Amino acid sequence: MPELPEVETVRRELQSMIIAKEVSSVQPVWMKTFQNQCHQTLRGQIVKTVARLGKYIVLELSETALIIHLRMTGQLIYRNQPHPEHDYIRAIVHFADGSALYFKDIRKFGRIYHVCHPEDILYKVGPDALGEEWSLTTFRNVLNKSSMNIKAFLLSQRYISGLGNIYTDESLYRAGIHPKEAASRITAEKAETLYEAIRFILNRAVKYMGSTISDYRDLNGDSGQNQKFFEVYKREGQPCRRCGSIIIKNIIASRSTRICPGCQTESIGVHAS
DNA sequence: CCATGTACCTGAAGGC
DNA sequence: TGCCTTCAGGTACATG
Repeated sequence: MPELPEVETVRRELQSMIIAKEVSSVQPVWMKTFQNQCHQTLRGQIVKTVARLGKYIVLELSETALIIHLRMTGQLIYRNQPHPEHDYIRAIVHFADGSALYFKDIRKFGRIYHVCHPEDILYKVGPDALGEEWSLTTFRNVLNKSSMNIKAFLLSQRYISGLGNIYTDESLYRAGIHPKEAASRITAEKAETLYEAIRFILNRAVKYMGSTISDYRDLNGDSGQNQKFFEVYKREGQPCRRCGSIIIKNIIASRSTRICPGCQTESIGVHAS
């Protein structure tokens, strides 16, 4: 569900609410949700920073770290008072002042990891798509070395982190690149177009506090507003606003993929199946 | 290494 | 109304 813009929206709100708070415990509700991979005690630790890498939220504590991934339907709810009214609560982070962070997650895919060092989880995650580390130069270098198709490449989280199914399709549309295009065949010029498209799409989505399809809500329970800018996502059967072609949907990289057949053409010799 | 399928889960939506 | 199938903002893992 949430991709980088939704996670960043949650991170910012979380930061304003739980920074410098003292953790008293984490209460597991659904056992798989909370994964304790560090034997040091959580009790008494202070929340130092609320950071993010790709779709991971990183709570750096005095000695250890809590790393949260919302996966498809995860949602965080912060309350000063205990509140039993919500269904689907899978874990609760309790603070010493009596407030708590509730992890709500209908599909139970989300996770909270307690680790001694953030790298224990994040070692396999590539540079953040809105971070300084991810430059056009590094993008071009890894693109040319990959033999994946560009959609799978952008979704992998290994080369760039934060893009999911929506923003990958929106970025490829904006750049005029077909999702089956081989990463290595993207020219230096096209790579720059794609780089700028990704930054533009993600920055705008952060500005509008993410996109809400059905489940996503921020910490206040509010929906995002970015969905009104979708050009291809969920627009199959409707005309492209740029060229008028009908947006199509098919499966690429095992995911539903929306394409404008007029704006996103495949290279010669590359075929959809 | 890469593409594809399956598993993990639940609920909403569409077809009949 | 009800039953059945398909699909969903993600990722890990197994199989060709």
